[in-house]
Formats: sequence, structure tokens, C-alpha cells
Amino acid sequence: MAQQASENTSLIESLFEIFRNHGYEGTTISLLSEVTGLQKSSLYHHFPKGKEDMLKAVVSYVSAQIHQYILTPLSDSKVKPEKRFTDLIVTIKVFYGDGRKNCLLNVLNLGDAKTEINELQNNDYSAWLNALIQLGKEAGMTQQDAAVWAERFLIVVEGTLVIQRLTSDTHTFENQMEYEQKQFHQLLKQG
Amino acid sequence: MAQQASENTSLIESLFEIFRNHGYEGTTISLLSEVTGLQKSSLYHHFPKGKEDMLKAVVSYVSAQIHQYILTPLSDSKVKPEKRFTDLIVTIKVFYGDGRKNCLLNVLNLGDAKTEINELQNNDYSAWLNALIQLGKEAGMTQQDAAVWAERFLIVVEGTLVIQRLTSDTHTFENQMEYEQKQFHQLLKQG
DNA sequence: TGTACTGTACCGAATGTTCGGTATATTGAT
DNA sequence: ATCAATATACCGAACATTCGGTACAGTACA
Repeated sequence: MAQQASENTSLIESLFEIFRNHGYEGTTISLLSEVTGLQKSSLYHHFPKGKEDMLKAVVSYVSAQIHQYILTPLSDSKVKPEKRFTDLIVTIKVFYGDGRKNCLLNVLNLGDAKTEINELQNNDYSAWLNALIQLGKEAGMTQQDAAVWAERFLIVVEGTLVIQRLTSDTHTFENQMEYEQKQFHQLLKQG
Repeated sequence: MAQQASENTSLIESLFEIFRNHGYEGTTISLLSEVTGLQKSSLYHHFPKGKEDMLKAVVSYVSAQIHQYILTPLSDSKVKPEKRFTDLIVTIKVFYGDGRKNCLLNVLNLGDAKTEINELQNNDYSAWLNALIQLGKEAGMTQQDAAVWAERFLIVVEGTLVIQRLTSDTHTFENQMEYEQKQFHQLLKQG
């Protein structure tokens, strides 16, 4: 039942908000119950294998979202690279609530985790990274420059989320994304 | 008893490793007991107020470390800014185990936490940020440039830790720190 | 003897999970 | 169209386990 992302997306989205905000251990079934409005036993009806199944459903859902709203547009060669990058930043802002919402990548990889979920996330990260590298190359960067730039961009995104969560300064994310815009164009002029 | 960082530093260091690796909720007393080799009662003897007290001791300890090994050298005006920055990066590499070890700042600020510990960490972050800004200014940057640069540096540090934890690519941290070195000198030439 | 620490046993509360059962909607055969 | 059978969504109460924490007798060493 768990993989049915068909129409219980609002349920999964609720779970998503909790997991990204509290991490796996910090998320309790009671909390999920509160937030979804469903009783614990009802949650187990939707996800028979329990908490981990709920997380898997969330991760799958998010992965699909990323492909649809981030990776696909990023690889759309009909659109100019500069515009694709600008669009990406807009999407990212929405996805992370202007930096107020965490990234699952950060929150789920604690402990000694080398789980199936970890691999899924790793794949998505790689896909994202490669799409960015490709974009950089299409925009005129060398392979080397594009690789460095792409990795650095994702690092800045993740890092900004950490810092903004700490300081609660809502401008941090905006500022950094602006900076990334400038850097992008500057790298193109150089190359 | 908890604040006595006198000679049980090896104990606190063990606790530190667990907390930074598993977060607060992910850290159980049993786990702490396993890792330290102490029974629960012994742990509670050292930290009568329990788990939160252990975390406080860790945070205080880390804060002291940061002041001693990072903030103080960073503000040593007898040393050239460029060298201070290079030294900082060396220290950071050690502190984060070349990117293999987490940052407490990231790991402890999940959920809706607005605790006393949170404030402590916020102070340390601010102090670090300000020291970097000061360094930037001493190196010739404008206040504005220094502020942007300093924030960005810390963002990159945190972000790199997140990404490296995900990919287990041990070169990420090194690469990014090298990049920061170059950026630093480039910003100075510009200004 | 006194003080610092450890080992064992235990507790209440919270955790994730399961069970038995209800209500409603859907289906299939007549 | 009717009625039984099934499927789906949900709930309340209990489950076993683990959680953080306590009590207390014992040990080591001064």
C-alpha cells in the first residue's frame, strides 16, 4: 500500500514535513498521529511495516518531486542554460520554504546509516549533481569547472539551510541564492 | 559535577563523538554506556541531571575548544591575516576529521528547539562569524564584503559536512577548503 | 573510616507495534 | 434492484520493548 503515491499525497506531505523537521529518531508515531489527524493504528493501516515504511514512502515521494520539478526542467535543452538556472533557484526557494525548511538529505543521514534509503538519496543527489554539471558545460564551462561549480552549489544550498536554521535569519537563503546567480554569470564570462 | 572539564575530558570526548554522530534523540543512554565503557549508574554519577546534562557538558566543552583553538588564534593580530586563515583551515580539518565528523550545530538544532543549548551555540556561531569578518577587514576587505565572505565560508563548511556525509567522498572537504583558500586571496586582490 | 565510584536490580513512562472491531463504500451474482 | 461478500479506511485498547532515571549495596582506595 505504501508506494501508492496516487492521492494520499496530502498524507505523505504531512509525514514529510515532520520527518524533515525532526529527523527519523526525533519523529514519533504519536507526533505523526497528531499532525495527520489519524490515529496510530490508522497510520499502520497505510504503512503496515511501520515507521520505516512511512519514511520510505516519504523519500520516494520527494524523489519523484525532485525529478519532476528540478531534474527534468534542469535538463530541458530547449531552454537557455541561464534561464534554467534561474528557474532552478526559484523552485528551490519554494521547495525549502525560503530556507525555513530542512533537507531530508541532511536530516536522515545520521548514525551509521548505510540503508536502502541512504542509497536512494545518494542516487538523487548524484543525478542532481550531474544535471548541474551538464548545465554548466552547456553554458560554456569546462568539465572541470562545471564539476567544481556544481558540487559547490549544492554544498551552499545545504549549508545555508543549516545556518539559517541556526540563526533564523530569513534573508540568508535569499542572499546566498543571489550570490550564486552572480557567480554563475561571472564564471561564464571568464570561461 | 557536570561542568568539571578538568580531567574527565576523555569521557566528555566520547560523549561528544556520539552526540555529534547520532543527534540528541538518536543518542541513547545505553549507547553512551557501551561507548564509554561505563555503566549507567556511573554516567549518572558524573552527570546527576542526566542526558541533557551530558549534552550540556559536551556543548560547553566544545565551546571551550572552539574558543581556544579557533577564535583566539583567529583574532591574534600579531599574525598576518593570510596565515591566520590558513591556520584556521588546518584546525578545522582536524576538528571535523577531514569532513568525516559532523558538526553539533547542525545535529542539535532539529525540531522546534529554542533551548538554552541552542543559545549557547548561537553565541559561538556569532563569535566565529564576527572573528571572520574582522579578519576579512584586516586583510583589506570592506565591511560589506567581509560580512558576505565570512557567512559564506561558514555555510560552505557546514554544507560540505552534509554532502560528504552523504557521499562518503573524503576529498570533498579538502577540495572545498582549497577552493576557499583561493577565493580568499582572490577577494584580497580585487579589493 | 570515609569518599569516590561501580554493579545490579528496578521503576514509570514513552516508544513502536499489533489486535479486534466498526463504518462505509464497492463489487458480483442473482 | 437486491443482498451477500469484499475491500478500504479508520479507531480504541492493549502489546512488548526501550527509554531515561533511581535506589542501594558493594568495591577500591585514601
